[in-house]
Amino acid sequence: MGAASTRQQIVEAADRLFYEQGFEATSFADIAAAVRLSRGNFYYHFKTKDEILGAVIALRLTNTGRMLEAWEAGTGDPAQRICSFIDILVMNRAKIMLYGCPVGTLCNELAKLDHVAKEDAAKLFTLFREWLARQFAALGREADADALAMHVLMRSQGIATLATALRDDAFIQREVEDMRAWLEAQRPGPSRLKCPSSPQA
Amino acid sequence: MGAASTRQQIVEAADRLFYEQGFEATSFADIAAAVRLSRGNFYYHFKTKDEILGAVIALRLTNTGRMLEAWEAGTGDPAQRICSFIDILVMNRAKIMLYGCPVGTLCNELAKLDHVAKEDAAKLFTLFREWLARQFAALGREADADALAMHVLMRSQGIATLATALRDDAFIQREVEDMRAWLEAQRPGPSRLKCPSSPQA
DNA sequence: GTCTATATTGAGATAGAC
DNA sequence: GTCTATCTCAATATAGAC
Repeated sequence: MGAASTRQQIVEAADRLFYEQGFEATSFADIAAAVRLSRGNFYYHFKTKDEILGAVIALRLTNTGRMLEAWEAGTGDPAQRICSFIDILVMNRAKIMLYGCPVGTLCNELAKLDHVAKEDAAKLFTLFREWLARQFAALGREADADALAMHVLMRSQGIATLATALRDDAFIQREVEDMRAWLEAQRPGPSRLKCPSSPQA
Repeated sequence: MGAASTRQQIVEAADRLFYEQGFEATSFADIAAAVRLSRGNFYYHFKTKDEILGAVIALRLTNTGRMLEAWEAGTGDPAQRICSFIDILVMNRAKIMLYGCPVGTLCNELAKLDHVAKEDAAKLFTLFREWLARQFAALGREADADALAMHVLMRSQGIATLATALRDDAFIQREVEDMRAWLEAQRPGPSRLKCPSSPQA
């Protein structure tokens, strides 16, 4: 595909800047400069900052949905699919140590601003939550699939926040290992002993 | 003690507003109005916003230190002390669902702003980290005390972030219960089996 | 130590030419 | 669809009276 439309370029630039600088700290001028557009022309495409935010959240929902589909196409094993989710902590650790989790930090910021779009941003979590719950259900944990999904999300968010604050690469690796071990222990079965999630020293 | 000094009132109001609205979104006028002070007079006490932020972080470090001392005075059992930490998630859950964790959200915001004070804010985590590690060491887990401390912090941050985004009271209760069970399983001893941290449905 | 008045900057947002 | 020029408003920050 050739050059993206101006509108799409704006949304992608805003997506990146909202992640790296935060929503409030990013000005129209910042986004306009990023796509080499005059501020005046900018308003032709988006009337308000909230409109851009809505487009950014919609873009993230679309991209996330595609990513989840790709993970599902990648393997038939639900545990492997959940591992794909866990792996993004390691793959994106450089950016996470700088800017945190794109979903968690946006939701936190919008919550403090009491922004109208805070519920929409939370849908990103819901998307992951329901996908993870489906994988746990497929793993044979229908009864507590949602709680397990939330547990995985909880750990990911905690790892991201602490990694950002303390810039500790080894901490991410250790906790991801621990989460993978925990995940293996979640496979149900009579002969299997559920085992500890205590982190390794 | 009688009326607090104007300076102290300012710092306490800023502490609250930075938590509820965020650092960037809180203006001098907001803080001045909260302590019923004119903006002009405000500058007599603090020259820049960063100066207030520094005072707020210092206040939080002092208050946190006092809280940790109180928990240590409250019980001699290290596991009980760690439980005091875990309990704040339940006690403060109403505020957490609105504004998140004061430490985690501040660190996240300052990281995105690439603010000079971001390292100072992270010292709040270090304070908890070292205190928790001392408790785990006293519990007989000298070898992995720091990793266990980080694990507790990680879970707390994850719970806070998800609780804010999804406003789920039951989720907090469930994960806190799970963390307490995990903590009990961390007590070392030959006859004790370390047990699962899988959340209850 | 507190006030009013004001300077200055940068943001969101609009009008109208090309 | 893109530009320059401009408006409005809120925020940081200062000056100087009381």
